[in-house]
Amino acid sequence: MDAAPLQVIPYDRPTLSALLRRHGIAPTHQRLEIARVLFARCQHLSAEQILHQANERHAETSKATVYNTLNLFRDRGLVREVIVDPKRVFYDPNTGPHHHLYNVDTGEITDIPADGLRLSGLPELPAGMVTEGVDVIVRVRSAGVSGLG
Amino acid sequence: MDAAPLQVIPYDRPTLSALLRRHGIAPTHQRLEIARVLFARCQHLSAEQILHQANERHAETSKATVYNTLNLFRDRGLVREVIVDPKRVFYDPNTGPHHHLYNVDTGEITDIPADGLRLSGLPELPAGMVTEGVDVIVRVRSAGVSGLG
DNA sequence: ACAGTGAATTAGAATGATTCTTAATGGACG
DNA sequence: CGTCCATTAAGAATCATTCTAATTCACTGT
Repeated sequence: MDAAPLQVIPYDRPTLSALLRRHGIAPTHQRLEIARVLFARCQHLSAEQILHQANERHAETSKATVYNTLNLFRDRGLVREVIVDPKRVFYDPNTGPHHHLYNVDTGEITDIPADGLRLSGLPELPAGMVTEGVDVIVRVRSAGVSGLG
Repeated sequence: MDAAPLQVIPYDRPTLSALLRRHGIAPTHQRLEIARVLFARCQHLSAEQILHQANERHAETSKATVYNTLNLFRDRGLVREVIVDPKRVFYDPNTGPHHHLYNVDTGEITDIPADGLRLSGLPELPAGMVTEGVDVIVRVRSAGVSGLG
């Protein structure tokens, strides 16, 4: 059901507009700005970071709108939530199948491409259950840094 | 008032005491109570649930102590945090290698044994990085329930 | 028993991410 | 222009978690 993987596409205003429309989202000024922040570089950004970057040029997007918009984008499958840090949610513009490397020291998140990673032996699901997705999170830390005494 | 638990309790007071000591934790009254809640049934409980269950018989453990103790248990490797829900952290008394099935509708968490599940093709880590752990989270929902419109 | 000591506990305030409420704004269209 | 509905927004509310600062506890040596 997913559209083609979205990589290395120059996201100008009209392209973003079409992208939103394709997902059933009316392309308002604020939404385009948030989409631009998300898709410009394919990073993993928190709501706060998105708010900040969206308002770098002109402050024109409120915190409430950032949260509303991110939830809307998530519901429409435009972005994916990354749950690795209990403190905050990150948003990932890459909705294709892939996984994540999480540096618990720095908070840095890196993509792990899904091809090449094989996962087998998953148990059968209970009746009436449908898989929504499988997240693999590799937690790493800088060598030599230890949380133990 | 029927305190008689319905399941086999492998952990009586002296056993829990020894367990804490083995992990370098002084076995205080509150810590033993929290450990009992965690290990009695091997569930995945939030801090709030643990607070509630610890005070069911006799209120003697504060919210602050529950959080302090869970962080201590986590640091000493007695329990593991399960990060699947952005709203709250769950604590898992099973520290052995295993993974999780997360029902996004009900919030229910189920263990997936690690044996039988094979994961291969993980990319090399960047230099100076050490793997802390690999979490596999299978997100499921009840069939027929759709979050999309 | 009893004071001394450091660790453990605690009530409540503070923090911070996210959501909610409610009012203002804006654009499309007759 | 004015209506209508969606969108935006300011700030309050919520809620999990952490922090602060004081109190209590468990032990020790006497």
